[in-house]
Amino acid sequence: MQTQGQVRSANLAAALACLRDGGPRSRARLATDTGLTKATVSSLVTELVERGLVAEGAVHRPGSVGRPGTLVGLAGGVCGIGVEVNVDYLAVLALDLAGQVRWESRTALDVPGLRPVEVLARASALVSEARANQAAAAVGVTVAVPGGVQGSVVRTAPNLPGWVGTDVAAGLAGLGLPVTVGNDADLSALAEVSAGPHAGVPDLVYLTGEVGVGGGVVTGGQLLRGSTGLGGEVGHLALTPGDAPCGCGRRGCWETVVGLGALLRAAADPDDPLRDPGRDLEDRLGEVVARARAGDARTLEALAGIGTGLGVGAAVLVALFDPAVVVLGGYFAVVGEFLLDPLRAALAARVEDADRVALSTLGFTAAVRGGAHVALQPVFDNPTIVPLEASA
Amino acid sequence: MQTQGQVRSANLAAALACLRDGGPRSRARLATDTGLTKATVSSLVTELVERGLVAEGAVHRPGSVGRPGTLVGLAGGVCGIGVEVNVDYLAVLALDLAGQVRWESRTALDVPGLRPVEVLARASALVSEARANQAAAAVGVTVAVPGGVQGSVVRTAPNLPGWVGTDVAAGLAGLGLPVTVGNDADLSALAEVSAGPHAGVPDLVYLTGEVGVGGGVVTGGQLLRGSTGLGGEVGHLALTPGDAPCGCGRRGCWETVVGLGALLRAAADPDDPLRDPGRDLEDRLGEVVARARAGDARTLEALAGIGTGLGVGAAVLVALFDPAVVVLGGYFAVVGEFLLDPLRAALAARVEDADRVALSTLGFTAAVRGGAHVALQPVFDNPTIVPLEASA
DNA sequence: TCCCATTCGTTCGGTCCCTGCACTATTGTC
DNA sequence: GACAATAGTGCAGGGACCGAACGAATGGGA
Repeated sequence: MQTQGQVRSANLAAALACLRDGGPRSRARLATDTGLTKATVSSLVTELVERGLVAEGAVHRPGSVGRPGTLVGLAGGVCGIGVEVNVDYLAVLALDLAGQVRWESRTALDVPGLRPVEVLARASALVSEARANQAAAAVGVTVAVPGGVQGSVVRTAPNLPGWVGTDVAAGLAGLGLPVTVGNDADLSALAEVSAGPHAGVPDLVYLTGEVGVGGGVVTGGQLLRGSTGLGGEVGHLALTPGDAPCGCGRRGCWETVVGLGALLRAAADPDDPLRDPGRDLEDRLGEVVARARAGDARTLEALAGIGTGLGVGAAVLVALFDPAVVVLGGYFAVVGEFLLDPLRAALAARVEDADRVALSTLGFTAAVRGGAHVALQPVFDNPTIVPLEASA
Repeated sequence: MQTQGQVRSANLAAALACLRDGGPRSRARLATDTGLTKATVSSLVTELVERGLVAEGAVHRPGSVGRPGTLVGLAGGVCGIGVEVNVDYLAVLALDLAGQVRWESRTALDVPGLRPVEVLARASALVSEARANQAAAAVGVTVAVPGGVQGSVVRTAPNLPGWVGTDVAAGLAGLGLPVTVGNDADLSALAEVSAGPHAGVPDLVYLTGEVGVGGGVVTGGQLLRGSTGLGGEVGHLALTPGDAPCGCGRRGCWETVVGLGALLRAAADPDDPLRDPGRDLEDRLGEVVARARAGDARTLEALAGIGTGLGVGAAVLVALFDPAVVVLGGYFAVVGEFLLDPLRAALAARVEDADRVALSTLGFTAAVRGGAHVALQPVFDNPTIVPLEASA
């Protein structure tokens, strides 16, 4: 904060944040809510409308006497774009300022079979398609990758080993947009606190079950990053002195207990089609759910084992982070109905309040949604970065 | 941020923070460092001097041509006061804005044997003594208590059960100063990042060994609090399926493995004077160190066991929080020379970078120092809360 | 010895933005 | 139909910062 020019930005941001958090309202109401005067708010709203960030809505009938106000609310003039690069697909989602999904696509792609440069070129084309198919101007792109990231460079990627060292932002530089890169679980955690039933919760832990186990932690409204960007990485917690070897070279990591491999090994013999690595993952998960619903004892037992293992680890996370809720995503959410009871039982044996577990409702769009949200963040921080005729 | 009046506060705060973080310098240098103009900085410095927060120092000889500048730096016009209520003592420390300790006292007191009201009256008298014996005007008091706190009310206190429900701020209301209350380990963690070898480290975990084990976690420069203020409470982590019963009613909590009781049980038979609860704790710890230095096998083995247990738990903390350093305080620091090797060995088996462990150098003043630092924080956030003639 | 380049710190006019008040616009109630 | 109540907009005023110009203090060179 240095010049009074930044006062303007700060007040524009305050008004925008107020409209985001509390919904549309009249200028007069906005004035009392922000503590600014009506005159100032009038001027701020005029500028925000000129930048395409805010739009006038219907006339508000307050039911009482006096002149009715004109509602103003967030407009869809600009959007942020989230991209997810995962093992077998690319996903893109465009979210406008008002929180509406403007574009969504998901494309199967054998990512490990291609060079990163080729994958990023494909992703770039998908982003261009998203920009062309809806009116909002894109302000930024955030890419979710299944691994650790420093800056825009992938540092660790257990499931995409060929991507280590890849500068993802450089691969998308052709778009002419700011590109940021993040861990998929971290971005999913941000999606959970920005939309859905846990919107606005400042302390939340997100767990995603994939081949490994990913985690994203939000504390005090901020994503926990740690000194090297590896904070909240729960997959390789050494919780039990178990002997199962892990891909990381050590033994007893949490993901050897609750990862997808552990579930499939417990639920099916090696020659069972469930164990066929060539089959589509969602198909196999669907079959697990079908068997469990049919009451198959072995499947139910395997799921209960995963639930208990989740509870043991979640107990540590609850004790350390004290989140309001632990959200389960990825495959955990798909089979969640069979996990919650044993999970809560294991949790109740170890911590005070075992009731703070929920299943994600965002499904597989969590990471892209979180990415789009992150891409929009600079606009909320400083609305003046959007030019004046964005959607005049 | 709403009015341009707050611009002034923000810029005063920016200048003050700059001087705190980078040391004294000339006005011209401060202008380039803050990005403000010389004219503005001149005005800001004048006001800060009038508030007693900044003082002119020696003339700076830059060695090159040109008029030499006058150094300005943080002054000792105001101080924050930290108070620690613990099982067997009260401690008070006054820290001025420049980071100098202006007053320090520690008084033995049988806290469990008195009513909280009486203890707080005693603490209030000690604070008044501190205010009377040094010139800086006190701006606030922060009280460290060994337990969980919500607002200013003690919620959990394993070692001071009679304090649950006590409103600590109310007990010190007679001072006429803002009073905040915090957990002792949390405040110690803040002390570690505000002074000493780890000053400025944004991601740090502090562990303190007492009867129990306390923890304070700083991530992204912020204290981790969690949704109910219990974040970072490491003592009751369920790490091992051990059978040792814990005071919390469960089994296998970390503090049953590495707490002071575990050390003494492992190091001495029940009739050993070390196990005499009537003896002073520091005496007993001194004897442990003496025996270890003399090469006593049983003592060394017990300490190695504690070190290994610490490493097992620290591995979880390192994996989740990814701190730049884990600082050991309390009794861990006293016997630290015998803990570090087994601790690092256990850590190295579980995480990548096992070298981020250090012993606290602040000793038993960590909590009060952290408290005083917290008490000063509002001044750095908004220097205008200090009246204009603080030390005219 | 004297002058000048260089750097520090202050003074002064200008600009931007918020504030407070006055004023118009619009609606419901008596 | 008059009045009260609420919404939104113009206008003068003031506070804070910026840029430029100026005096102050020092070292170096002729």
